[in-house]
Formats: sequence, structure tokens, C-alpha cells
Amino acid sequence: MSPFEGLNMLQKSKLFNLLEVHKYKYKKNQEILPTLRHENIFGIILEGSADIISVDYEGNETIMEKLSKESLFNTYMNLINFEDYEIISKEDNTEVLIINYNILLRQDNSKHVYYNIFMNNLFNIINDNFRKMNEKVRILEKKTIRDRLLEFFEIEYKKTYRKIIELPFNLKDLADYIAVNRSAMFRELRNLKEERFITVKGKKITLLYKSNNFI
Amino acid sequence: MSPFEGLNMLQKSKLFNLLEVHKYKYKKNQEILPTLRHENIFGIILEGSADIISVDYEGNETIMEKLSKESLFNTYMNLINFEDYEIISKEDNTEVLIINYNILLRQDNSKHVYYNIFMNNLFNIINDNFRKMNEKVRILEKKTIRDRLLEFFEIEYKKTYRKIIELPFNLKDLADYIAVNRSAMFRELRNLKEERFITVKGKKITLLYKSNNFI
DNA sequence: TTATGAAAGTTGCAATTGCAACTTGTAAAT
DNA sequence: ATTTACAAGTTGCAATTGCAACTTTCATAA
Repeated sequence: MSPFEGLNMLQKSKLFNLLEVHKYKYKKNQEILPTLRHENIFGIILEGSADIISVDYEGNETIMEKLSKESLFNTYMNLINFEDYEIISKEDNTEVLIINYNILLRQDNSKHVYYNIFMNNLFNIINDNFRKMNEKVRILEKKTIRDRLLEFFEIEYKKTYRKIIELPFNLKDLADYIAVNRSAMFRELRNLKEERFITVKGKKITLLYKSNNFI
Repeated sequence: MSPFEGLNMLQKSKLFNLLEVHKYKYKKNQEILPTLRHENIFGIILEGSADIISVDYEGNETIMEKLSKESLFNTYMNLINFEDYEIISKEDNTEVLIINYNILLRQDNSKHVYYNIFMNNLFNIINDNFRKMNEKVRILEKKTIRDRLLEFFEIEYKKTYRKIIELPFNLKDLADYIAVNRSAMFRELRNLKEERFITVKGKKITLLYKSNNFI
């Protein structure tokens, strides 16, 4: 889902003009926007890629999100927590577009068709991110590893209604995603296998049980 | 933050007309919208209140969110998970407004000023909800109760930069919020008190330590 | 004033998890 | 064919947590 979907080159350039965007280029492993903290802005990756790195109260760093071409970041205007994140470019020639919210939300922007198309796209992308975040909360609210796994399976199952779930990442990353210890997760996966709840073959997990709400 | 902020009565009624909204009224403890699942819609509480109840893979029910007047629900178009939720009215005369996304996002809506005001409001509200969800994920990703509490304190601290945190709910609800066992949380709070990290007086928690990133 | 209910706070114990330190499997590079 | 690197998988043990069953405190209504 691209924020510029439905816009041709001319409209795109008019949009950038209207929104008084700024573009910045980075080499690999540079921090994006260290000087722009506390500003009321969000960004779009135009080229290259970057990682959002979360720094917790102890200073521990973890990769929160991997940004690729056309990913948005800082869309939730989290002025409060912006200090807790670092965004680091992962390639040379990483280019980002910065948009100011105050300019974005000016009333009279909406007389331009290209602006309205762009806003619809933003709306959809943010909604989609919100849905993903919501899925994650549902999983993390579970107290046991087993419950987190089963909730994850349930959510994935309902995306296709197929009993075979193809993981978008490896098992180690799954452990990170559901925020549990890797070896403890393997232990629990083994239990689920032995109890004939699932089978695991590489990145394919097959559910052998009835989902709660569906057959 | 009201979705109708900046709109007068006339504009509001024009908006409802433009968006072809539907209104529904409920008595206490009725399920809102059981028949409209799988539809591409979201809702706004106009009067009264309701609870969003999450049903997990085992059938366990927990209150996910409390909706009051002018709260939005289903904004993330979670067609996939809609079956996992029930929305139950909590008062007689609870009235909800239902808006269809396809109608909401029609291109030519934006020639109306009241529509643009409404969309800006939606944008802000959704962003705000996103920020809250993000805060919650940051907390739930922590493995220990102590780390969850300290992350929570850090987040709350940065909203005001005051060492005294006034909880918006009681300690029991805090345990629910950070998704840990209540008595285990009390045990950890006691440890933090004994180690002179915090003091607790009712709903006021005072931080006695230096925050990581700030003094 | 007393009763009532709910939140606050405590404790012992069993279950679950994190952690560390392994081995095994596998795919790609030399 | 052998090395290298990393994911997959295992295990024992200590630490943390959930759970249940309490007591205490406090506010509110009878």
C-alpha cells in the first residue's frame, strides 16, 4: 500500500509543493532526523530502508519496525515518546520525505484532488498499521507462551481460513514478535506438537484443532 | 477530542446526510451491530456508552475498551478480527452512528468544508488511539512485572515531566492494563517501595529515581 | 454507628518462564 | 569437500509469576 497510489508524477510533485515537504538523504547507519525531535512531523521513506529502534528506560535497544520504500513513520504524532526511538538508515542513498502535520491539515488543502487522494491513502495505511498493532496487543495480553501462540495462530488463521499458516519470518523472529524467550517458545511448540495441536515444517505450521469460532 | 469538533448543528446534519449514516438505538446490555459484521464500517457513540469485549480463542471475555459519548469504534476496518469482538451497550438509550468507509472515502466529498473538518478530526483521533496502542505495546513487550511498571512510569513521566504520576485508574485496573496478576503486581510495587524507587499514596505514585533519558 | 462491599495489601506454593550453555541441522561460500 | 554461519532444537536450573486464599483498610450507605 503506497501513500502515493493513484497519483501521477505531476500530481506527486504538486503535492510535495503544497505540503512544503522536506527531503533528506542519508548514508548507511546514520540517524534520521536527530535534529527534528519534538517537531510535529511524520515521514515517508522514498528510497532505501531504515530501522526504528526502541530504547527503553534501561537503555536497551530493540528493533521495533523495519521501514522499507514508502513506509510511513511517526504517523501517530507521538511527540511524547519520540525521544525513545531512533531511526537508523540501513542503506546508502536512503531518502526520506518529511511532512509537517500543521501544513498537512490546513483546511484549504482539500480543494486539490491530489491532496484528497493522498489523504485517503494515508487514512488507509494508518488504519492498517492500527490493525496490526491491535493484533499484537491481543497476543501480548496473554500471560503464557501457549496462549500467545494459540492467539497468534487464531489471528493468522482468520486471514485465510486455511489450517496451514505460512510464517512471514523464521521461528526465532516469531519468538521476538510474541515477546517470549526463544528456547521457551521451542519448548512450548514441542508440547503443542506432542499434544497433536499442530505440526511444524520449516515456516509452515498446520493447525490440527478446531478454531474456537469457526470449524 | 470530539469527531464533530468545529461543526455546528447544520453542518453536522449535512455531514450525516452526505455520508449516508445510519443511526441505531439500544437498550442496556444489547449487542451493537451483530448483523453488520463483515461490513466495511465504523461507528461513533452518539449517546450513552458501551464496552468492547474481546473474545479469545478459548472463549474468554475481557473488556478491551470502554466507549463513551463520541468514542469511535472499529476505525481500523478490522474485517478480519471483527468476529472476535462484541460491542455491548451499557445504558438505555445508547445511540450509535454507523458510517460506511466506501462512502466516507468518496473522492468528491472533499468539496464540502464540513467534510474536511470531520476528516481532520478523525485523523487526529485515530492518530491518538494509535499512540495509546503503541504505548501499550511498549509496556507489554517487557517480560517482567518490574520492567512493565518502570516502562509505564517512564511513559507517564514524559507526559508531564513531573515525578508525581496520578493514575487515571486504581491499582487493580493498572494490573489489568499492564496485563499481570494483581497480587504479583502488588508484590513488585512493594519491592520498588522498599528499594526506594517509588512511593505510593492512593493513586499517586512518586518516582524517586532518575529517568533514563532525562534528569 | 454499624454494616457492606470493594480495593489494597500479604503470603505460600505450584507452574511457567528466562537464561545460559549446549547439540544438531542446513544452506551458502570457499 | 570442508568450512562457516546461523537457525533449529534441547535441557537443567534459578527466578519470576499466577493463583488462591487470606487480612486489612477505607469509603459509602443504611
